[in-house]
Amino acid sequence: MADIARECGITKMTVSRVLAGRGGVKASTRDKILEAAKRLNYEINTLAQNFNFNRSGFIGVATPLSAMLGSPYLAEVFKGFQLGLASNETELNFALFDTESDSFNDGAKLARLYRQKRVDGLLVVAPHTYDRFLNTLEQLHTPMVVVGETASCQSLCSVSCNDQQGVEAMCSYLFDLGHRKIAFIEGTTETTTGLRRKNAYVRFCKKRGLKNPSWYIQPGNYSMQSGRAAGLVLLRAEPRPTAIIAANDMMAYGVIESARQLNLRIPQDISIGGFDDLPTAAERFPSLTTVHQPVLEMGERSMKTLLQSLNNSEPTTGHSVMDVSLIIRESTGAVKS
Amino acid sequence: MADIARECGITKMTVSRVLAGRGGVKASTRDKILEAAKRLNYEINTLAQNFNFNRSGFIGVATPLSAMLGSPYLAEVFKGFQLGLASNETELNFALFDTESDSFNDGAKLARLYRQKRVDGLLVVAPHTYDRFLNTLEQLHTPMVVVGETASCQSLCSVSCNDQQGVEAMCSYLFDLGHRKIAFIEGTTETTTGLRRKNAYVRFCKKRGLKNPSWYIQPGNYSMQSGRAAGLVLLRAEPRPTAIIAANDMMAYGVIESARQLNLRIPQDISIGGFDDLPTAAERFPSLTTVHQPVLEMGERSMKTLLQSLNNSEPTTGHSVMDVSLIIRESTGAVKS
DNA sequence: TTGTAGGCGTTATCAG
DNA sequence: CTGATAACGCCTACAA
Repeated sequence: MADIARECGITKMTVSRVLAGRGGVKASTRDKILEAAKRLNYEINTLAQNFNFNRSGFIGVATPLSAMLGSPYLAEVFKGFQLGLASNETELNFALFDTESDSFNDGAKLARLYRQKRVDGLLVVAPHTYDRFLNTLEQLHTPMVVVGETASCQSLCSVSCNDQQGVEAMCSYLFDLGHRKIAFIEGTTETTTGLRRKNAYVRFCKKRGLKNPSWYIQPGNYSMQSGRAAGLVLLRAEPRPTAIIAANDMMAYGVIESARQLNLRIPQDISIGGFDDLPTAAERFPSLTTVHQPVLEMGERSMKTLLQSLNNSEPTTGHSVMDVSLIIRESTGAVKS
Repeated sequence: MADIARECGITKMTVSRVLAGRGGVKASTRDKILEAAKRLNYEINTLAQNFNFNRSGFIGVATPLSAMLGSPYLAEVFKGFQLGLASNETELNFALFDTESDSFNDGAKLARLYRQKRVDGLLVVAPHTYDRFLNTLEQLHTPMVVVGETASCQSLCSVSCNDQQGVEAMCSYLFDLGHRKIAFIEGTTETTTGLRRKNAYVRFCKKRGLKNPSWYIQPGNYSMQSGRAAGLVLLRAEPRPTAIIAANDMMAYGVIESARQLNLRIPQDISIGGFDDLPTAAERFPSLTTVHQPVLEMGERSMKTLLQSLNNSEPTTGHSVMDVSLIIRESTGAVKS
């Protein structure tokens, strides 16, 4: 700026005014400055600018990277973030943090990112070992929205979906098709989401008096691979279930693989249900019956919630729980009589 | 810092020395300062610190987000980045930029991130429409490594794999199994990688005198969905190929889906080969014959190359082309006689 | 419409 | 071992 000012025979104050787009500068002066800026290849030093404004210009996205980065779920959430950001006037970029490394999966560690001014706010996607957040909440006062997990703690802000409603709908649907031997593959039980989906299944079985062997609940970790492994266990044992509900779509895809491996037909021999309704769920073969979760909208709402509290400098609060809906496709059918 | 200094009856200069871990401070003073810092909940203002050092503390990762974010390929590359970063002394974080939005898929736009001090260096992953980079190279002088594409331009720095060698190995292997009707599904032809893989296939066919109909080359965009669509076309037409090579694993997965949809057995009715060797390729059913690309190592090397030039403040240069190897699994077999 | 003075929080430099 | 001073590049506030 000083260079430009010298070139134009004015002070850098006027240059600043012009380059920041504030008015109150004579047109001829402005043109001269803009010309000189272009000629000198001037680029603003955002470091100095942000330092001055006491903001970093970054929104931090914290998530277990190795689990989420390859997942269509995160891709969709992120699209939502971008949508939510689009309406914002000041430029904000994304910073990425791995909750698996550096023991970042901890409220205090994350809050430090904010207090050290590395980020202006945080979006925490599907954190595992959710409890660690709760343990360190008192000290935080950090603009932060948790996406995909429902906070049980009032001081956190979260956007999630109605897990119970979704699993219940899936269970009822299968039950009405005549299924009684319904098995379930858990997601990571360290997550509230994983826990709630499983509990909804357990509750349904109890309510309808389904007495299934305990191994009808198989562990899983939301990965396709774990779904396939669980599917193999379930489909090889006796009495073989007639329907399998996976706690997310990726695991349901894995179950489909296992069924093929065992030469079972879908849905004639085994019905398979998922949860998420990933963009690919409709395009798979067979297309997947699943619970639609408005992931894009969740991402968008999360970002907007965060931005709103940043712009009004008020704390992030409130819990949004989005509705889900059962999407019936080809992977489920009536039980063989 | 001023607060701490006042509490301890010294100047902030000494506080700075202690908190930055530089020596030359009396032990008793140091302890007093550390105690006060903890008591006052002091956190360093990295904004001011980075401003002072004229660095942002961020490595920018630029990639077409909607295509890459859900892909296991990016997950693997990123793991490599983290590995490469681990050995670094100063803390660096990741900033994420979408080459699909804001017309960021352009050398000048990316360079601006650096010149505006938003990032200290850039890792560009699998850029599409690669040409746009080349067009604006002269002006850059930006620490930048292109990952997954081989730069044809000397002034760029890149880390990629030997596409030609990989496709040739796959073709030869299938040829030796007796396959003559070998089809190919292209990746995005806007990428040099997509182009080179296709060209290697074309060259092989010509060399071995394979006269295949022109529709044996099907378009694709590296997505599973496009692989499935291309697979359906190839497997429904006459003369049906006996082997299909997809330009990446995701498309090969899609071809597997299409084969199942048409009740074709793999590999008895159709052999399928991929490219990448994603972590999941071995765990699918059937497991996928593919070309192993050392994606993790490529990510790691890219990051290390970038860091090295940052630390020595010398420009990023050179082209690494990593070797690939054919991994034979269950999805391919001898042609039926 | 433009200029002057000062501050943001940190660190480098050099003097004591 | 510690302190005084200045600098980084931008912006606000007020003055001319």
